Amino acid sequence: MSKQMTEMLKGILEGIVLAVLATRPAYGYDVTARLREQGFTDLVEGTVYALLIRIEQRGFVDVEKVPSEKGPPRKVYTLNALGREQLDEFWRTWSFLSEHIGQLRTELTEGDN
Amino acid sequence: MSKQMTEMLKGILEGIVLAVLATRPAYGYDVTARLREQGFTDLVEGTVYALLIRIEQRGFVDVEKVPSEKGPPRKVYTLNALGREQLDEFWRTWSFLSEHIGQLRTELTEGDN
DNA sequence: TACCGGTACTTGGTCTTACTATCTACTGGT
DNA sequence: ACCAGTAGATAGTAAGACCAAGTACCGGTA
Repeated sequence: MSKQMTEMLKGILEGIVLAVLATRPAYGYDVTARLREQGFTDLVEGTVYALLIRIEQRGFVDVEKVPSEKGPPRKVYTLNALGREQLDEFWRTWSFLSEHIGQLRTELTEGDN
Repeated sequence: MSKQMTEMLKGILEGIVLAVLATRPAYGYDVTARLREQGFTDLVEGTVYALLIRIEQRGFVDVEKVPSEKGPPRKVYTLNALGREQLDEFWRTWSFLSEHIGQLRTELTEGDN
């Protein structure tokens, strides 16, 4: 993972995971796998697990332990109402940034590119 | 500043400042003012100064002290070649994130909105 | 039985970054 | 002498992603 990407993911990864959970409930190993498919190939499992614990403690998800045929039981996370609110808030903040940064970029490329 | 925004700015603010400097050289007070006009109203000066010192130490900018009519001399920062490279890198990482997050959002809104 | 690889989750410590709060320093106006 | 505005610096805190290593469970193989 480039340092650039690592730093940029701070404060964004949480929203990404909430978005992933919004499509359907998932457990940690699954979330990591889906993100890696999505292009975040270097994402480390430890990061995802820590993040999931965090959003659980904040009450954004409901958790259910489901036995697995292979390995220890899975902790399946389901986005709840509070989590959906948080996801909305994430999209609002993201939209703001996205627009303003896009604007900056436009000014630049129109100015001297 | 919302906590959400604060966390999301980590790793992005540096790129934003580089982009601002790419439009034209500026000193800290000026950068802060321009960002506040741009919509980042709650951005604190201390953050910008610290960031400018950081990018100076990394060699992304050239610095020139210019006497001011009001107050102490200004430290005018000019983006140099290394800084422009870093800015390009920032845009690449930003584009990646922007695309993938946009994709996630589309999947969501098409699925259940 | 004993070992190994894949699945699944946990934890302790480090680094980076933005914030808060406070401080210095210089100028012009009252 | 004092104050507001300009301009910059800094110590300490909190948050988040990383790395590294570990635990636990299962099926297959020798």
